Formats: sequence, structure tokens, C-alpha cells
Amino acid sequence: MPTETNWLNPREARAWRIFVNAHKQLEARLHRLLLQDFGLTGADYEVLAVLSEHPTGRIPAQDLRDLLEWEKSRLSHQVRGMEEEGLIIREPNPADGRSAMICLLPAGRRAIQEAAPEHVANVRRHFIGLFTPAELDTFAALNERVLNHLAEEPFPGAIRS
Amino acid sequence: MPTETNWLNPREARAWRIFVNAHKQLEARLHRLLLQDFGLTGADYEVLAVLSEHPTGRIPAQDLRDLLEWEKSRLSHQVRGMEEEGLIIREPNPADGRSAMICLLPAGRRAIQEAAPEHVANVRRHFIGLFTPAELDTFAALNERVLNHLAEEPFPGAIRS
DNA sequence: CGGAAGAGGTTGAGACCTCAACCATACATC
DNA sequence: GATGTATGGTTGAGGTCTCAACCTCTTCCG
Repeated sequence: MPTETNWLNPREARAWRIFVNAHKQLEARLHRLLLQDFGLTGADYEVLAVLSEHPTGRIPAQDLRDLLEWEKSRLSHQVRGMEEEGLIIREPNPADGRSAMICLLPAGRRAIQEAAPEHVANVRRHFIGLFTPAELDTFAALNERVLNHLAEEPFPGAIRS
Repeated sequence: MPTETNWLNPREARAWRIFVNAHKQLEARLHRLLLQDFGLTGADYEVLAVLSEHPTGRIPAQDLRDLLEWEKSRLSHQVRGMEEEGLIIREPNPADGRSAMICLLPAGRRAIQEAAPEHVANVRRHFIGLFTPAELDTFAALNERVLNHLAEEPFPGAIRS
């Protein structure tokens, strides 16, 4: 155990600060646009995006959670809210009495179809469009190293389903 | 206005997904370690870090907000909580009757001094240590492009102080 | 069968964060 | 100086997310 702390030097501190801020501010901007222009939160959009990509628009709650990497209670709260708004609906899963199917309603499909073009355009404008294809790959590889390292050292209770 | 949506191709989608996930998961892990090992939230840590870097441990609330890039109501709520925990305290600012000084208390200094070494070590382990200095610079430059672009296109009501 | 263990989901409490409304003080301009 | 405007800060409501406790249904195994 080092009693002396190995503080970040300026180069390291800069890289860390910019890494954190870039994501935070971009996410905030995109969520804000989404909410202001279409009345959808980022969470709403993610759920609708997954459901609308499925041809049937119906998937088991468990699968949805795995795709989103969400906790089960989070999905439960989120789904309750979206059900009240009439975007989706819960139905019993005939294959397993404990499970639920999450089903896209017409209003939900309409909402994602309206929002997606502008949202994708915003992602292009604020992120994709800033880089060449080669830079995108470099960027992804660097970020991926962070993800892989986290996955290698799992946390006690990492995904508490 | 394009009626046809320019969807992300696989390379673009991958870069975007990994960019979002890397930050989200790393932040979650670090905050969790901080909370579990020292009972400090990420927000607590940030406030204490800024205060403890100031020799006097006392700075005007406005300066704190600027440094953290926080909304004023957020700082107000956060400060109230930390005041109840005895980490910091609010004092009137003699230079301006509207303003407040945020002051580090001994318990707050102790808390950050205990937590900082491990937190910095965690940042090293999960982020800095994964890259060469040159890679760090590359990474920072890419992230910086995102930040700069956001700054160029300010949002209506961007930092609503 | 029948009971234990486990998985899927819900709920409620509490922390965090944003927004809008509000209060008090300072500043500007006449 | 008096009035209008801007600034610093607080408050309360509401949405988001996590955690722990709980309930139901399934599965396993004697």
C-alpha cells in the first residue's frame, strides 16, 4: 500500500477531465433536444428504439433489460410511466407466469418514428460528423479498452438483476 | 429537410455505442467504489476536491458553480445535504450580501484526504493506466473535438445560472 | 407430491438532478 | 435618491435511478 498518492500529472488530468466532460455534455445536449422537440426522455427513446427494431414490437422484459443493461427495478418504473403515457403496454408472458412481455403500442411507434430522424441527425451533427472513418475507429478502439478492462474486473454485484 | 433518414452505418453505430457505454460504466464503477469505501457520492467528492485544492478552503458559491459547471439549484441542494453531514458550511459573503461562501470543515478535509488516494488510484487503474502518454493525448484530442463543437453551437439556455 | 431455492417482477424509500417560481440584494439610469 | 433590472441563492415539485424488501411463479430434488 503506497502511503504516497500518485497524483495525476497535467497530461493525465486533462485527458481524464475531457473524457468525462465530453460525454456528459453531449448526452445532456441530446437528451435536452429530444425532450424539447418530442417530449421524450432519453430513457423513453432507448426503450422505444429497442422495441421498434423488433419486427413484432413485443419482447420479454428480461430481454429488454439485457439489451439496455438496466436494473430490473429501473425498467419496472420506466415501463409503468410509459404505460401511463400510452406508449407501450405490459402483457403476461404465456411461456412463463412470472415474466412479462413489453409491447409497443401505435402511439409509441408513432413517437419513435417522429423522433428518430432528428435524433440520428443530432448524433451525426454533434459526434459522427466530427470525425473521419479512421478516427471513428481509433476513438472506438480507445473507448473499447476502457470497457474491456471494466469487464475483466467485475464488480461484486455488478449487474444485480 | 431530408425526408429520408441517414441512419448510422455499423461502424458509426459501434463508435457511438462504445463512446456512450465506456463513460457510463466507468463513471458508475468509480462512484460505486467511492460510495462503498468512503460513504461519499461523486457529487460530494467533486465539491470537496475543489474546496480542498484552495489553500483557504473557502470560496464563493458562484466560483464553485463555475468550476463544477453546475446549476445553481443543484449546488444549493448539494450544499444543504453536505452541511447536514458536517462536511462544509455556508457563511455570508461580506463582499456581497446576496452571495455565500462555501467553507470546508475539518470533517470535510478529513473525508477528502482519506478518499482521494484510493479514488485517484482507481482512475489510474481503470483509465489512465490503459494508455500510453501518446494515446492519452490522442484520446483527449478526439474528445475535445466533441466539446469544442458543442461550445460552438450553444444551446438556448445552456448554462442557466 | 411437497418443500426449498431461485428467478422475474413490483413496490417504496431515498438520493440526485432539473426546472420554474420566488426572495433578497446589488446595480444602473434617470 | 427612486425605480427598474439583473444577479445570487433558495425552495418545492417532479422525473430519474438505486437499493432493499417483498411477492409470485418456476424448478429442482428428496
